[in-house]
Amino acid sequence: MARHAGVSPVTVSRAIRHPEMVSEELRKRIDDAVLKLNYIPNHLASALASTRTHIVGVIVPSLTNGVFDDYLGAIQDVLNPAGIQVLVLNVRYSESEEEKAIETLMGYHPEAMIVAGVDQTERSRQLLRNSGIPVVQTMDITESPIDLNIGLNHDEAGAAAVRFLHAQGHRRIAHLTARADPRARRRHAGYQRQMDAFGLSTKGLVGASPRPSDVAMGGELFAQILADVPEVSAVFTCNDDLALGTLFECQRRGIRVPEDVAIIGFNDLDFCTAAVPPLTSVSTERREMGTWAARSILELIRGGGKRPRQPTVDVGFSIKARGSTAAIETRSRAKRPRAKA
Amino acid sequence: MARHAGVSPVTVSRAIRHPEMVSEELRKRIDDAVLKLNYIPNHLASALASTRTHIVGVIVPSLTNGVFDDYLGAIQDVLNPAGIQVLVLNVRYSESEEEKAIETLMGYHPEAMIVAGVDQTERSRQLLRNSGIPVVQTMDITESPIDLNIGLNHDEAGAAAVRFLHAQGHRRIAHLTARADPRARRRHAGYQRQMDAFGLSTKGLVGASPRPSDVAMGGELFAQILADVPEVSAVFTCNDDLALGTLFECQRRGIRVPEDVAIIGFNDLDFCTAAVPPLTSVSTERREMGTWAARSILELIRGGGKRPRQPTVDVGFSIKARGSTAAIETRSRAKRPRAKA
DNA sequence: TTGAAAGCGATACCAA
DNA sequence: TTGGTATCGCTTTCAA
Repeated sequence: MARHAGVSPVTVSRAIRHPEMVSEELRKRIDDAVLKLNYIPNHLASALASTRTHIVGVIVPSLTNGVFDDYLGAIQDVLNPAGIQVLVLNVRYSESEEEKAIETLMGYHPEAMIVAGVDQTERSRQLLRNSGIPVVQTMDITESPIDLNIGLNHDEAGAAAVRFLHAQGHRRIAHLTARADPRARRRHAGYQRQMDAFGLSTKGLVGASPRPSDVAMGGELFAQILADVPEVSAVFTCNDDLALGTLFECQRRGIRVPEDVAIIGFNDLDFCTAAVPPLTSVSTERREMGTWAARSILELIRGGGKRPRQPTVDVGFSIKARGSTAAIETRSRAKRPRAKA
Repeated sequence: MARHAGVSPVTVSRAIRHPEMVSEELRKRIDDAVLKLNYIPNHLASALASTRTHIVGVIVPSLTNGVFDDYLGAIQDVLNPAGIQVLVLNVRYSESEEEKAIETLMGYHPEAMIVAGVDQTERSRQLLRNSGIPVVQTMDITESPIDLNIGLNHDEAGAAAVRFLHAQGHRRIAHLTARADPRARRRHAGYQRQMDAFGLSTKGLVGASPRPSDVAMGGELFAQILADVPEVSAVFTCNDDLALGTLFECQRRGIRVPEDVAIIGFNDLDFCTAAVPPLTSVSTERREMGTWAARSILELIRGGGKRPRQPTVDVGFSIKARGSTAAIETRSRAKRPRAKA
């Protein structure tokens, strides 16, 4: 490349990274050669020499549901324009895959890391801390973050869902939960805590599956609950897929929503508003978490290190009340049609 | 690291890459140092020196829907165990983002590339071809692949959906399509071609939106069709999200599915079987495409170059007939209840 | 404004 | 089995 343009390698490097430092003539000569040769600088060599890799590592537990799409998009929207590449590794809700992924990413010497959740293994935490680079834990909050932390209190969110239903007059409140990732587990704990606080029994009202969730599972889990506790009047699901599956199961059996059974999901994915009736859901600020994580990192990388005043940010959550839930007073509980399974 | 274990850098390298070439004693000494120092080899330096980057670049047009999740999973399941890292870039259905993504990935000197679709820009094709590495185009098929190609004929799939509905007695067949990515456009073309071949008019029966699709859009587009052609008897949507939205819109209006309106989607995502009624959909072999792409690459990288007998593989598609479609004879078309919008 | 020299952290090749 | 040496392609530093 350098010889093709008749200049030294140093000048090529400068013409590309700092065009203003090169005379117009040489710059032009180099630009031409770049085009002619389809020259793309070797990122590995560049990163090795400069110790600036322009890489930020991001670990997500899943890509299946719409949950991490907004989040990743937000991160990219901040980082890419700043010339930073985001390396995304999907660890499929596995701690050991996460450990491996962190090791792998460290081999690329990222300038910062963004990880989902606060439940990394001890080794993962150690690797992240030892790296000396900024680390952001998202989606959840903790007393003892590795470095920066933005998320929400899932225990509190689970409890809030129960309070919401309780305020509408519900007492037999079920909870459905799939593959128990730590955050779903906390939502479950919040549900249990609040039910206990209300003095309500959860016997036969909790449906759990070890498999990754999908819409069909929502129906299956709810069917079990119905078999155990036919009087169930409301369902809180650990995510929207299960809520949709529950809604379908109700349609299948001729159970009216919200008159006979109320449903509240979690995440507020786009299909919630489209469903019939629209699904009430606990909405979380996924884009905001991604944006904040990326911006914080950018400041730290550029600004040379002034950390945010507080390491942990709680972005909270909000309940989007829609047609799948309603105050129990308006319900005619008397006749509940019960179709065949 | 080397000095900490009291050996030369070369030996460290060997102890890690080819442990059998190093004496037990030194290996142990090095292993200890690795653990103590949390040593992770610098991938950039290693790749630069060995010209083996162990990277395969993958470009996907979206992560929003469940479509690319299986596919990516399949690719990783083949490549990761072989010690290859998959770098995934999401280009959000943008040709220019795709060009940039390819340039970026080339800077990492991947050993192969997997791209979705066959509609890359001229520059993208040029970059891929010039790279000299194996390239697999997936999801669609073409007469003139860059290198290897596995996919299905989307035009034919669109036509097949129409034939399926036609065979059931439908004549007023609508088509809904969102953000027109090239494959959706081909499905649309196939729909049009087949409708023409049947001598059926599509006037007022095509609903299109430039925005990325979501469930709600399905309802909106179908509502428009209903306004224009109230006699519409079947709907073929370019993806399952729109199909679900259409189903919800029918529920909202008291239109019976499949008695009054039949619905067929595309992709056969998991929620299709859970819906009420279950959604008929055109099923595609996403995992198989990912697996084939990854395996082919592995052979080429390892085996030193014996290309598959044929560069292009057509994995086809299949129509999963479910409750949202039914032969029109069984329908009581007379009374179609029509609720308020 | 340009270039020469040194080096980033590993690996390939050859010698001991 | 082990290590010295050159090198991968680029950037940094310093001198011209």
